[in-house]
Amino acid sequence: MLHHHHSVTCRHHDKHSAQEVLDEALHRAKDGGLRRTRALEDVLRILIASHQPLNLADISESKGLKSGADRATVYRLLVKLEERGIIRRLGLHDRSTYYTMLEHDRHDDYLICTGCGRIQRLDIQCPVEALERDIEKASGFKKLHHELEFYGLCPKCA
Amino acid sequence: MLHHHHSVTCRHHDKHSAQEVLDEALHRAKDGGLRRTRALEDVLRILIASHQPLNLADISESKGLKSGADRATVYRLLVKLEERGIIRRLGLHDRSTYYTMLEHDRHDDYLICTGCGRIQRLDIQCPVEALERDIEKASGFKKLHHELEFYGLCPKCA
DNA sequence: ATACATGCAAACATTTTGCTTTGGC
DNA sequence: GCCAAAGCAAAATGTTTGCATGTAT
Repeated sequence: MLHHHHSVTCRHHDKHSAQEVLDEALHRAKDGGLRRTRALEDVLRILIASHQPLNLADISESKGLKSGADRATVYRLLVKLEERGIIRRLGLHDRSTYYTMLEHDRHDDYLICTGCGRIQRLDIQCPVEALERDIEKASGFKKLHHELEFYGLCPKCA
Repeated sequence: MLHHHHSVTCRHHDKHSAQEVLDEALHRAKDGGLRRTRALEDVLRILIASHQPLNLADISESKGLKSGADRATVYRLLVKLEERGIIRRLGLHDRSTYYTMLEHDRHDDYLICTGCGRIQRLDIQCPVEALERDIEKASGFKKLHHELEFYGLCPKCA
């Protein structure tokens, strides 16, 4: 349950430094059989630095992509990273697919303006964790995770 | 909170008959300035009959589309129906956009298999309603609604 | 040395639009 | 009769793949 005197928007108080998160991700990528290339590091760094989900265009056109890697390269990296559970795919109402880092001790829900498309990470205690475990048991589905987004009109667009 | 002795899957016990839902939707469409065409009725009927979200291809190739309406026609109807709050768009992890009827007294959450793509409506009491109202107040966003999906591997695919 | 990663270009899937004709009100 | 809706076809958008070449291990 959310307390009204707390901000509902993201406070960006990461538990781990960007460097730690990167090292961990690179380690997991290596274990997953990926080679340590410039493009891989760039993509991870960009995702870690972003406080929003990013899509393929965002990443492949990012200033942070020092290697200047091709769209196809970035695409293939994203697929591999997702398969290995290092990043997560999100289906926001945009035509494109969004990605975020998947950090163990953090879960993100989003608040999205249907007018301007602004995506805001919510700093809330997610209320569906218990439910998720129940559904896992009751349905026989394995490795459950969830996606929760709130849509509405932001103050500017309303 | 879900009780373990209850099924977690949809029981299809609609509170209103399909005809009632259709009449209500047509009425709201009319109020929204839409003309009562064959294609409109077909699209609504198809959505009402479906116990799953449907995408543009599903609808425009459906047997139920007696009028044989064009893809573009169906597309434009879907846009108009969504603008008027009669149907809802969903961003499932598929490449396409899905739609469902938006019924006042029903809220749908989904369980989706990341292996075979099967979409299952969940018959649960959604735990985020209260949170939604809090976020609405705290964020200044208007007309909030949410989308909640659980992803995982179904028994067959696991 | 080998297998994986990359770049480029082309193929795909799906959505979206322009324009003319049709049809509901 | 007027304006919205439909039909057809083409454009736009974003993703995905094939293949020759480069590069990490």
